[in-house]
Amino acid sequence: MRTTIKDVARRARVSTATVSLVINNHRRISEDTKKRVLKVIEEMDYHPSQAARGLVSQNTGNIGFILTEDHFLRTEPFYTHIFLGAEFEARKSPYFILLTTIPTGFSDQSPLPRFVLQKSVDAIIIAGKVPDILINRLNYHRIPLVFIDYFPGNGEYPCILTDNLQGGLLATEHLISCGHKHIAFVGGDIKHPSIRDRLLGYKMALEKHNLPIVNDHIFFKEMPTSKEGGYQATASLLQKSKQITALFACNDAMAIGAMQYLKENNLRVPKDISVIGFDDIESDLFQDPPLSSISVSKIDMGSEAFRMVTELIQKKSRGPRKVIIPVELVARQSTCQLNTG
Amino acid sequence: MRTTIKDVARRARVSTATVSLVINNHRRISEDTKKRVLKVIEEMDYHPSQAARGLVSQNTGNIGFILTEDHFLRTEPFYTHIFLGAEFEARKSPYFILLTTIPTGFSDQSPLPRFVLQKSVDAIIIAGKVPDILINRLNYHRIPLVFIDYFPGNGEYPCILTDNLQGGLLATEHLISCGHKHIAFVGGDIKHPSIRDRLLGYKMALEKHNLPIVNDHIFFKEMPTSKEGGYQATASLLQKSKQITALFACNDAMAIGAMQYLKENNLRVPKDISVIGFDDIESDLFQDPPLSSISVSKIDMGSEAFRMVTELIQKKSRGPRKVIIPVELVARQSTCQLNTG
DNA sequence: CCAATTCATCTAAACGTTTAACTAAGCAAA
DNA sequence: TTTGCTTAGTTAAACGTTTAGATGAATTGG
Repeated sequence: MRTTIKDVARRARVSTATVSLVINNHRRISEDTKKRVLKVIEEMDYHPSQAARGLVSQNTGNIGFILTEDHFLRTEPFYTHIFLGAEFEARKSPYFILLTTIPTGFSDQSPLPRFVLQKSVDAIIIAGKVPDILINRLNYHRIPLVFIDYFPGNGEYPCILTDNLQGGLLATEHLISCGHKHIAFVGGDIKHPSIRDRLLGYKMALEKHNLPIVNDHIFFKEMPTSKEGGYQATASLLQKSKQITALFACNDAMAIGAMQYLKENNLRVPKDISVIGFDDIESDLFQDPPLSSISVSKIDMGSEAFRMVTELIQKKSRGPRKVIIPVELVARQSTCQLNTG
Repeated sequence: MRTTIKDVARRARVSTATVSLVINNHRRISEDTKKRVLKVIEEMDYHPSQAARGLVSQNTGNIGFILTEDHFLRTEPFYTHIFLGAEFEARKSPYFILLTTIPTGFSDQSPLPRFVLQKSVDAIIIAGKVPDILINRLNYHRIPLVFIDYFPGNGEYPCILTDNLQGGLLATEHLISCGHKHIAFVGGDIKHPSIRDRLLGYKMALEKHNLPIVNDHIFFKEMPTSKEGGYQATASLLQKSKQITALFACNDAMAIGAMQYLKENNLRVPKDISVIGFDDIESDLFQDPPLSSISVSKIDMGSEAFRMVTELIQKKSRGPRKVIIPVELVARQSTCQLNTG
């Protein structure tokens, strides 16, 4: 038998209601009683039953966390870090997080997460790009949603975003400041809002420094933003233009693929070509040379999302906010001064 | 207001007890009533409240899942896959999984996961090596434990293990069958039971084929089983012995580090030296050349653990079982016939 | 035909909280 | 003294299930 509120009440010589009020920090309790009750709670190692609480308060005490399978299983622990940021925050709260994945090709027919059907969560955090159909189907269940690193619809949802524009700008300006004038953009899945913004930042930087925007220097065929993608995109770019001296890859995976292509074709990084990525996944720090990148705190993104979700539940929030997490340039050895010799 | 058992009962013209019995598939219910009730449940999209259920049945409906932070954040999605295997299985069950991490240096002072203190889980799955102190402190709370990929104590706990011995044997015999006679073992953290077994398999293979066990060919200084570790271990091994023509690394991360060292020292893989890893993390399939490895189904490990944990809760299990998940040799291009020329 | 047994279903208590409504005591104002 | 307000706490109902035991009908055996 676990310790219940009754046991505490008896021992503290008050009613169960008083104990409950103390737990919930109600004002109408004298300091004296409060102290006494808290002492007993401590002594007896009492913890309220979430089941009983949930039953009367009609909430579940859980937050859902949805990722697509390929995001979760990606080599780089990008979304894993984001989840952990949320989990860290959850530890300070009374909520638990239920993590689940959906198939990357989630469709009409795919089953929704069980916690949705069973109404076992009070709200849901979605990280990364997900199919629209998922969002529509979730809406039907009227569960509050918060997005991380993805911005669906027209601002109906609170979301946590990387400052992709600023990141694109920083990365490109870094290359420009190294003396590069022919900088290529290694992209893929250009429909993704994040990548679109990174490209926009790239273009803004070029314009700002009066450099031409060359179509042949921009690769944006729809393809996986993976190592393989980066490898192929780089091959295609370098075949079209021999002028390129620097690559801005829209994420680190593509940057690593690019570097691999360069190595195989006897182009030295950064001597012949500088490479900068985006995300700073750090997974390949052992990589040679270490990759310069745009860094964003994934932990912060997760914890910010979690805070937002609890605000949302408690109806404290004033409309769907959009939080932009700042980025930072991390210059490592894959970028350097242009060799003008 | 959500649909409750009362609504269903009213509409099906039975008592709530009958509905409950139908839900729980009690035998003493006529086929007729059962069908009728199930139809109404379907129609009304009724889902029992987990809170109410938990309150009366005195269970939480949750399973805890504990990982150390560095295991969870490791580049290779090894434990992520294991978790997902468990999650897949959980979807078919009435349980939810609460995933949390503990600091890698978990100590006396470190707080236990909140779900332990609040008794919000019915059992816990622990994946990967964890400090003994954690296990001791969990025991105090009398929560059933199941281990994955780690085997603590003296068989008091059910656990799911990779067939490390067989894997070590397979990997080494593969190299032997390629004609190699001077095979080195690239190890680290030799106190870890898994790695000990892999080394044992290595030795068994050598003995079986009448090859000598050379001390200089075995690296087992305590060090991180990471890329960096593999790099350094390989450096040390090759300095001591010039005969080595093949490396068996105790995991893929070390194997990748080893390959990097070889490349930097102009030793071609597999032409000059063959390399085989363990775990088949697949994360670097794009790696050149693709790494031969010993593969184990992480998904299976996770789902097996989950099944075991539910058995444990329902007291169906007969003593702490030990399940050995079979391994498989995956020969890729990093191993080849010894060039005897 | 009656008693015993089996079967299908129901009644009602219990699980551990929260909270609206109530009470009792103390005190100030008139 | 009465009235009313404030404060600090209590009472009891409600939340949505499960399940032991009760009930009554149908079946069986003698």
